Amino acid sequence: MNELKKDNTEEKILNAAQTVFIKKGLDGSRMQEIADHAGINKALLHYYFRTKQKLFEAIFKKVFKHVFPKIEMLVLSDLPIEEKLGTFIEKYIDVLLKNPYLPAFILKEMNRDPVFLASVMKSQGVHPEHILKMFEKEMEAGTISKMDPRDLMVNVLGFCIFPFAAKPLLNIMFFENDKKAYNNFLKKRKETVKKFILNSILIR
Amino acid sequence: MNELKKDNTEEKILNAAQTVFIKKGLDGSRMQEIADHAGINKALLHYYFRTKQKLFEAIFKKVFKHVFPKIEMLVLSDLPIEEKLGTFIEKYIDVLLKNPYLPAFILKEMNRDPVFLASVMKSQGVHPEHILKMFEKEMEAGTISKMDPRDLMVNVLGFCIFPFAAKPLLNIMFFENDKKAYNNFLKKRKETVKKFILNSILIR
DNA sequence: TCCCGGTTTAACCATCCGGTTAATCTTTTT
DNA sequence: AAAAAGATTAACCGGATGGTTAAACCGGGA
Repeated sequence: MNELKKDNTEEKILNAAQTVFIKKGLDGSRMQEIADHAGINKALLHYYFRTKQKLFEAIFKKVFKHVFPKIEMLVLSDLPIEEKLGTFIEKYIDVLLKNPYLPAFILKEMNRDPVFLASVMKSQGVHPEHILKMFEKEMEAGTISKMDPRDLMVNVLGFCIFPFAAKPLLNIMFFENDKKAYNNFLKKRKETVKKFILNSILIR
Repeated sequence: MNELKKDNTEEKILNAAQTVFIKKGLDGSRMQEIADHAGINKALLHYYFRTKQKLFEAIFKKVFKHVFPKIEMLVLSDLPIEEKLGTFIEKYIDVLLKNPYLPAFILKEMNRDPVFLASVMKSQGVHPEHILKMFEKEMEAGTISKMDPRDLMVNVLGFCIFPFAAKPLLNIMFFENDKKAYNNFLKKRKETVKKFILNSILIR
């Protein structure tokens, strides 16, 4: 039963820690609260993950994977650029719709330790160069307007991520805190963002 | 000397608190650290601002004013839409260039208390309706493409704010942590963002 | 059955931290 | 110059918090 039991509690801990950390951040979270949430003793947390810091880093890595989806195939495929960008935007916003709290969490905790952040990014295999190269080729081929490819990438990411990160503010500003209306707005953005971006860069 | 002294220490406290809070957030900041930073006794903090919470709220309000510039005139002016949007983008990115840490701070602490956030927004006179109306009129007049005006506004804000909020990540991704290069990138965005947006929505 | 390794817990510890208090120092008022 | 009012400090307090320890528990093998 050893294996099973261990996996079970470890998973319970990870789930509880994720819930609490995402909501309250590293500083705002209490080991006791995580333990309660997992239905175990506080000492058991330290038995599995020696320190709060280590537990947090495990969660951060786990969560980080979610917000950097595997887009390599998309880049390497030979679909036309508008298809590539379109499906990326759609898929990415879908991921965020399923994990709407992740952008705020990542942005919140990003500043804590740049070295750790860099190591996580490297270990996750984030390779912006491929995408930048792809954009540059399209520009040379004359399918999209010439610009700094990093600008293009920041713009696409910003369109997808920002409305999730700034949710509370935008929700008050535009929807009087009507959660459903805001969610609807986000869903529609899969199309509007696509249109907005392609309308700007596509050369017909 | 009463007035002068009081103003002086109060200002010292506010400055110190702003520095520390912006860097470490509410939970990560220590009253002692703020006191040290201001060169005063910890008890004096409580003398001026009874609790940590109250001190934090004072800072949050102060900082919030900065990121919501007075754009009413711009909206009410009868410049053509491309001028209005252009100068807004330019001015806004300029504000953020002078306070590059503010977006991350606001996004970080936004979730803490939605009610307080709403009250701050109201007290700052954030009136998105004017801007939305303005956009709608332009769409009816046929000067810009028809779309949900809220999308347009989120897009403009996202373009300006996101690259500041996600600075550490983007800086590693695109510039190998070269701060100057990244700052240069942000400066250039005043033009590229303008172009990108107008290119998408303007009807010629 | 008894022991042994890994798991889980209750109790504990040292430190940190927000906040208070009472005394001191400084400025203003009379 | 004395007293009153205000600003500032050192010392302290109680509770919270991350982490430790030693004992109990539990399943599997001898």
